[in-house]
Amino acid sequence: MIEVEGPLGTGNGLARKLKNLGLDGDDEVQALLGLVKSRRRARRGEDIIKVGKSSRFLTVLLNGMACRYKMTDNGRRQIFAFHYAGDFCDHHRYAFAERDDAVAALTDCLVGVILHDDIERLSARNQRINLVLWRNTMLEESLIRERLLNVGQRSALERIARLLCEHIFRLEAIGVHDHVIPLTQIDIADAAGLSVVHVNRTIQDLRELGALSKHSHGMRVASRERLVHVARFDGRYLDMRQVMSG
Amino acid sequence: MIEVEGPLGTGNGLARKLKNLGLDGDDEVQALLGLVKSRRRARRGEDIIKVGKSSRFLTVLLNGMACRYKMTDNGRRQIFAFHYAGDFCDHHRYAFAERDDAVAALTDCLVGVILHDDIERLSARNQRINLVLWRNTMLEESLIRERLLNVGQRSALERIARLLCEHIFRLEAIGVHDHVIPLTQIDIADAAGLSVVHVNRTIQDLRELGALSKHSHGMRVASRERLVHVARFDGRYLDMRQVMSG
DNA sequence: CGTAGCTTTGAGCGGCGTCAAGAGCTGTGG
DNA sequence: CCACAGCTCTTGACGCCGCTCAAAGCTACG
Repeated sequence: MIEVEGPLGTGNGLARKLKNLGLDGDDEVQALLGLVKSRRRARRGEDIIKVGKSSRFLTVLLNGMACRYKMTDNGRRQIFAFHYAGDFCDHHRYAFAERDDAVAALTDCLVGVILHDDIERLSARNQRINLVLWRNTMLEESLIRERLLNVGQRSALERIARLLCEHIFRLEAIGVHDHVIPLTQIDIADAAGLSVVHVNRTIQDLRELGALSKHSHGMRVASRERLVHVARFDGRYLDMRQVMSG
Repeated sequence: MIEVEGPLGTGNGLARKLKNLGLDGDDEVQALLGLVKSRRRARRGEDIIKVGKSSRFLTVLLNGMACRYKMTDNGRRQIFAFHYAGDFCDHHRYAFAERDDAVAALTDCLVGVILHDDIERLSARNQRINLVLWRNTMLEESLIRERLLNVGQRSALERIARLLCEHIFRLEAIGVHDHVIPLTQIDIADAAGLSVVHVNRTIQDLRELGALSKHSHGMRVASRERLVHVARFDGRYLDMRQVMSG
């Protein structure tokens, strides 16, 4: 049904994500998957969602990795969130026309589209779908809050280590086990609120600590355990099965 | 209908907020207001929502000012959001059991409660109410994103100035025009991701710049204009009438 | 009138930013 | 297949913004 395979998703990310959000009926999952229209590709660096556009559809990331960001007046970029296969890129624009943020492809991506109208028709009939959409929104908000807490309160080392942990854990949640991290140090700097130079030095520290592989040019996790330890990372806030209610 | 009057809200904050979110029918507003049960007071410093509790109701702040926050393992506090009369304190827990954040009263507060069941019954009948709830969630997320951007990318002076601008503008949106800011420097530090000492020094800079009144002990805005200028603040992201769609 | 919480001040220092330049990859076109 | 251009990564020097520690004033309130 979905044509692309790659290291960042085997095409079933959306189905997996829906199940993680508690949509366990195969028929319901299929109903939602069936709404996905008009797939298209986006190349690394390209904007998937552009500033200023409002829309009447949800954009689903089917494959690859993307980030939601906003530019400041003085030309700096803050990355708010990362997106993986199965994520909705513009759920935060539902019923609300955000004007000044955007979503960029961090790797080559495949995206699909679901019309707001279609999803509303479906969720009017099926309350569980509605619930899943709420949960998804709440989960995204909690990820952003977690990032705010990191940026506001933690040291560079811990911030970056946590960023990487979140990456690993979220990929695992959709069934991807890959120790290569396709982020540039620039991306990390913009997400962590640090300068590139300092990110570089901190990554070298993480290599020294045995958390990352010593190969330059490109990051790969050497020891998941050590990384988690350095980060003092507690992945529970990502575990949707534990945080659901209602 | 609501018994308390005070500088931080004249009791109709919720009605005003609902209208700002696009619920312009008086009957619809009244229907929602009618769901508010069991008012209670919270004294300054007290937790309105405690860590770890999940709930089957929305908590509405009817009067006063509160903040959503989370403690880190090493005892620091990050404030995610401020709440004013009319705000839902735990909308982010709807369909999603957050465990480790809390809401504290920053001034003496009056809070009410709306059962999830009641609101679902109402919004099943009235699609516009559902839409307003979505908008409210999206608006809150956008405020948190804005805070993340500030903490990640801006200097202490701009961060604090913007915090104060947001305060002024949000109060004005519910009809309160008051130049006294009831936050402690500790609160500001925890929201801005700065130390109290540095916040103190930065506030003195704002006083020097004529943005804040020179009276120590307690903050009051001396010149709204100058404050906005120092902050390079563009309040449009708060203006719900411009950002709504659908 | 004493105590608790908030604000202010001072001294010293270190984490992280900025500037600048060079090295290593990757892709693209001739 | 090479050359060059454009990213990304790395390294060094230097300095400032903001942190920590510590102590003393203020205010409010019981």
